[in-house]
Amino acid sequence: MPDDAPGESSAFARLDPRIQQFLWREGWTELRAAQERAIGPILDTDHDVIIAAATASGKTEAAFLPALTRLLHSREPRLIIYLSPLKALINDQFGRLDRLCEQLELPVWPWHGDISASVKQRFWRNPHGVLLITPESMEAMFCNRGGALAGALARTEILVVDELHAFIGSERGRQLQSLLHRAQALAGRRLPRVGLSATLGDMTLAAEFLRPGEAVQVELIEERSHGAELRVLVKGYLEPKVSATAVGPDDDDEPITPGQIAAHLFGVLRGSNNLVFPNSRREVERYTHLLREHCQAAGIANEFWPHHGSLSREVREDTEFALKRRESGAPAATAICTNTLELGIDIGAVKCVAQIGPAPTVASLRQRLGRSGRRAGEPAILRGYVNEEALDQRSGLASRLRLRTVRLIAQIELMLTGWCEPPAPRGLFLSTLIQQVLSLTVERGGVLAGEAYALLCRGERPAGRADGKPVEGPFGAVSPAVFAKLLRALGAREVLMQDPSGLLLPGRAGERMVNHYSFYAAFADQEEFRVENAGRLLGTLPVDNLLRVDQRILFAGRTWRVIAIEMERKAIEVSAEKGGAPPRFDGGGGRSHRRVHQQMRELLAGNAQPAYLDADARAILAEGRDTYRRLDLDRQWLVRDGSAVHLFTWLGDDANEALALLLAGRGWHADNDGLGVLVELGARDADALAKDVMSLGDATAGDMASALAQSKNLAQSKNLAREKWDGLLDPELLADNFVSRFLDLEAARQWAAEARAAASGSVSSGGVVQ
DNA sequence: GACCTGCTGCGGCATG
Repeated sequence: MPDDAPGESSAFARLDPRIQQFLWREGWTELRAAQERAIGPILDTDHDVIIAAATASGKTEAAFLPALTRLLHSREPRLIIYLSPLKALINDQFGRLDRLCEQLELPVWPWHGDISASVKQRFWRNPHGVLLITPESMEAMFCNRGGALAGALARTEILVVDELHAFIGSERGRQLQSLLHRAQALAGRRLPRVGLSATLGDMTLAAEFLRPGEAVQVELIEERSHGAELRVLVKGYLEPKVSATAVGPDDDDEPITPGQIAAHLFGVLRGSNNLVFPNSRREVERYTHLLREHCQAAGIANEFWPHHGSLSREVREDTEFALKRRESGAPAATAICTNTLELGIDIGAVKCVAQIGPAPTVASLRQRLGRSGRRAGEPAILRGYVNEEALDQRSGLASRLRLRTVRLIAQIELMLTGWCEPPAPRGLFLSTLIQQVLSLTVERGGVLAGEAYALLCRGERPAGRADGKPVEGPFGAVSPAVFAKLLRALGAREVLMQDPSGLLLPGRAGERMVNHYSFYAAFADQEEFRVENAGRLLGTLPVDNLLRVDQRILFAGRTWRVIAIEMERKAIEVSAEKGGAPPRFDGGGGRSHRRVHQQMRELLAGNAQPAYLDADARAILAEGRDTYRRLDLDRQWLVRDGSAVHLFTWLGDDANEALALLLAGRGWHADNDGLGVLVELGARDADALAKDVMSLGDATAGDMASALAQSKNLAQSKNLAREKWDGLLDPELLADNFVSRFLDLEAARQWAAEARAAASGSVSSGGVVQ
């Protein structure tokens, strides 16, 4: 096609004329680089494509402009299916797409739980145009409208997945992969997939997620955000210690550093739009309250708005609206939020992002910062705040190493080098496999075990595609033996039954599951344990904490020992534990990657002074380095701390948790504490522990996994069942599933082997320091 | 002491 219009790209010229006209009228002067690059592959080929760029950089248009052109070129009615993790995003996209599609005379169908049944009925009369849908609603279509869905999929041109990175590594992600795979099977032909994603550390892993087993042919279109200048400032704060004698056990003294941080935030944020991330809903409430008080005291209208998952839709929309309306000259607004504002909900540009304490991950920090500096010529601004306790004799190692501050600095350093955590999609995901097998039996009115295995796990490549490799399904890591064991377990629980011809059908319990709308979501509702002491309720604790009897936990500001776990009542009985400061490392929450811990170690071991630290943050870092050197942590990996021992592994959480469980298998009370493993010595000594640790270097990962699965310690951890239908697994499958998903045994073994190699040289004491 | 996400079909009744 000729490119004769000045200032226009040849790619633009390839869009349907009606789309070109719309863009001219909208005042578009040029296409973004990713949009330009996406047009060819999506228009000409059935290749899969990943478009990776920062939030709201026009990724959706990059996918839809060529995809809609394809629709317009077809004489038959055709369909684009767009899958989104959020209802709010579907509503946003509907608003943006509907105006364009009206011009093109193509219907756009928003589809999720809040959309009325009448709209949905109209769609089925003539399924064409653009369908914007959640994975859960798609699952419901497979269950309830198998026949009609097959017709719609036969017309489907392309599958678009938004916020791909938000799916990777979760049950919901595995469900999505299964839905893409089943859609293709139902359509009877290959359906091209387009993933829209934030830039991830390793895009080939995202490609592997989008098209398992065939990642090499996925086209990667990555637009790294550069150009915008980045300004960083990290401020440190010290929380004074209240003297021990002045505090009764139930006193709940308000810390003073949040007030200081809020005062500074008020000074620098008022008058502009910003985002503040304090990491938890409780802290969101705390800072919102403090900042609103500042507005009142200053006699100005409120500029600070909360946003998190426990707030109602209406309250959250108020906040989103306050941020958006700034564009039209309304008063400034700053949202204090959790990661609810990390995904692509449209809130306009913000001036500055404030991070209080370490971020959960480097990837998340990068996502958050991507909201700032979006207007040409404006810098992206990150303001970090960290508070630490003043040190005294009772301070724990985490405080003395200043890990909160060190973690945030390490995250910033890694972000500046361009690194972030790669997605970690490993795991059997047997809970989600249960859902998909059941859903498949309903979709097809019964399915043979072999068919189900071939579709969901691994099957022969159809004739004509004889490259020797089997087709990899979404549950490719599940072996035939594990699948058979799973079917037997489901049969025993009447989730599945087999008719005389061998056809698998829902059993009595399975019928109940699939006939309730709660079946469609792959992830479980948040469950909480009541935490009780002598009949008194202390509060609630999320179930996704690995708990076992005798474990020490920190709760309501005190240290407790778990006495009993009552699964039926969802209650934990604890008794007060005497002893000094709680021996707990404090992270940003969530699971931490090994690279972050290594960066923290490099920071502690080194002398470099990042230019973005204020004087107090520099002093705090210096204290951490002082502790690191006094403990000789460059060489020592085993450090006494009162009656306990810290094993400094500097591994990721998956490996630390594996190591802790392996040591528990040898009779030690061991827990992952972030940077390593905390072990209580009890009657034994540190040399015995060092010997046990080093002996762990011998086992193969396979040996260790089965040993671990058999060990009574794993059975003692009564809440291995963390995924929605884990309760239907027998103990062996449950342990396999848990190990596959949450433990890195090989890294733990390697560390133990290295510790032994190092010790055989110089450290006869096993590296004991006090 | 993280955080987040999602949900059908149908019967019964009232209203236009």
